Amino acid sequence: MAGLDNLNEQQGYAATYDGKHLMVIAGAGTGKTRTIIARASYLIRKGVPGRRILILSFTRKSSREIVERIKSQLNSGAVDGLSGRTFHSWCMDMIKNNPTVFKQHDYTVVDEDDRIAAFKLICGKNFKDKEHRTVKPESIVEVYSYAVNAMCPLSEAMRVKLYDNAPKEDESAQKSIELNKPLYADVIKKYIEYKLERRYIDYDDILSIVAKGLKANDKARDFISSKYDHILVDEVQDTNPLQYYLLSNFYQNCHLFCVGDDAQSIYAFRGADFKTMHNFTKIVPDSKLCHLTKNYRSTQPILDFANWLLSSSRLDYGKNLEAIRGNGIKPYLIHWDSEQQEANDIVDKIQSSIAEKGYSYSDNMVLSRSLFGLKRVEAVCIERKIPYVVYGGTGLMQSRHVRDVVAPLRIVSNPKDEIAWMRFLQLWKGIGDVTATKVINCILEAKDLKECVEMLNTMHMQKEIAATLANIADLQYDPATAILKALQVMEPRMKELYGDEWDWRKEDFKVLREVAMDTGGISEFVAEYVIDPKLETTHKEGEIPDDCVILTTIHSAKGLEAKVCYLVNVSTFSYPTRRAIANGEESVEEERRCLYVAVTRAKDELYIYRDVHSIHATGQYANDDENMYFLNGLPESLVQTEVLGDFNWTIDDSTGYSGDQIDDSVNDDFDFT
DNA sequence: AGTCGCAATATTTTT
DNA sequence: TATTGCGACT
Repeated sequence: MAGLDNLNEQQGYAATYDGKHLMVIAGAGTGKTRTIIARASYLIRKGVPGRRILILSFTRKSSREIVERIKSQLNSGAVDGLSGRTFHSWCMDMIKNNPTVFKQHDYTVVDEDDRIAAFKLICGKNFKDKEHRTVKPESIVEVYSYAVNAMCPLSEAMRVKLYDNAPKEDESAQKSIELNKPLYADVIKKYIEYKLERRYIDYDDILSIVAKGLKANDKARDFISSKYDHILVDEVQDTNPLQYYLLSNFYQNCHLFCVGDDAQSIYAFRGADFKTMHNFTKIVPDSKLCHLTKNYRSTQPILDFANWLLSSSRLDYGKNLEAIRGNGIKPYLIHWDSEQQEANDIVDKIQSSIAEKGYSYSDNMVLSRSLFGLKRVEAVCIERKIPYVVYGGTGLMQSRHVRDVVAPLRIVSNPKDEIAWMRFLQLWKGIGDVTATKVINCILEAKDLKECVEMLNTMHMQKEIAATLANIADLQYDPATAILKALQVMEPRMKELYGDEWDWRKEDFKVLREVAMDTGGISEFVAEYVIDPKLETTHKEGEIPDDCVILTTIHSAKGLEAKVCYLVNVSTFSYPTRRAIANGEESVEEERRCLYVAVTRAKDELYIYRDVHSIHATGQYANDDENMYFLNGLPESLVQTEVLGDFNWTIDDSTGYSGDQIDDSVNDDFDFT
């Protein structure tokens, strides 16, 4: 069978598995995606109709890519209806198609910022806990969201999110948690009621409504789960308890095929627990486990580094990647004295990879732990006119100016959308939160939009407010035009608000309108953008050229690869971060896996950058404890070292700035046994 | 009292 | 870059 020919034995076993459920534990670069694709192709050739196969992936982009590749491989009508979704978009569909089952009619989907806005409304200003500490709405959202996704008790979520993952035997933390728990419980209860009253659904509700709805309703479960024969789940290591719970509704009627790498699990902060992969056969009846171990992506020296990184953990990841491709160039460890040097050198190397090796821009990928860390490299790219894209961070739909314009659309679609009113009213000059609240209190009494507009006029509010709404009142089902019409009235104010920035911000609305064009109405459009705020659609993404350097956060780099990879700032207190160290070993391990993900993206060349000062710092912390800095104890033989500029250092030099620090730090400060 | 505008400041990670 | 805090202005 074509399509299976290129698979190795392990991949072939997985792709053609005929039992019920299978968990494939696959190391980095071992052909996860290829195996999923082969699996789907195999099933379709065997006669399973495409529409009875569901592929769940982490982002829309990757799920779309997988489906496209299958289609191009098979090229037949049998593929029709094959769908690739994210958990969220899949659940949204189920809710949309079965409103009665899930008891959801006329809902508005609210996003992260709306959720925070809602908590702000509920808590009021200056909300304090029982110990008189100010509580930010953001942290309540964190706690609540974690509790829902990890399906854990509130106190557990508080421990993880508010008390830096304090150990359970920490009595003062436990006391504080118990003391404040009722307060949090109360606020969260109010929020849940608030949502119910206004028919709001938030991000987590999308999953939870479906998971619980199916669990509680046997008939619905049978009906919906019998639509599929096979569910293929990609990147399963980042699946959280709520998602597993959702999937459990499908154990009986469907075959589950999960693929993931436990060592690449980097979403614990969202409740994911990679250990579930290992317990799969215990949790899921009729299931088996198998492994993919042969790496096709990288050369051996790169994998040696990756292997060393995992082996220096106290946890046994049991990974030892072997390169099919054999030997290659050793990773470079490059020391800089300033971030500017680092950025310049990266771009230098990118340019010479093109000039000397004939590589293209897109063969180069710059990886950073945080979005912020990419800023300098980005600046140098702009300076030298290098084309680039940035992956990660907040999407277009979350940007301020877009939300400003979407707010009136939301009001038109649901005049009782308090959060949208709040945002829209405060946009105008002279209206702050106090006035806005007052106005909203009146307006929520109104019967419909027309009455709202009348009320606004009698309250002698700025005429633009009513004008904007009147302008788009009839465009419920034409969001693209609504954006245009709203903008007509709002533009002067936006100009005033954003000043020079308005020129480039304005451009975003072109893309926005294109996306809106494809949706049937405002509420659909809003729901769509909450699930997919990055606009990972087939639409053109601004003016991004085809061939460009990729700047990405490690979290967004999942599944990506490039010939040359540059890791920014792999310095002390970045890997792991200070915060992770404070959070304890579990967080530190997550950071290690982050670095592992980054390293294993590289096919041919890997450049690891770090602050020269990191070297001195090693002596400072607990005798080369790898949990304080991952590159502690790195065998010299694994890398080639370079120094930028004329910075003068030697590894043995413990004079100068590091001297007094070493004196102060009695090494038994850290007792990590 | 409420809102504005500037300055300071701090940045994990995201469906 | 986006939010927050503070002093000043209406």
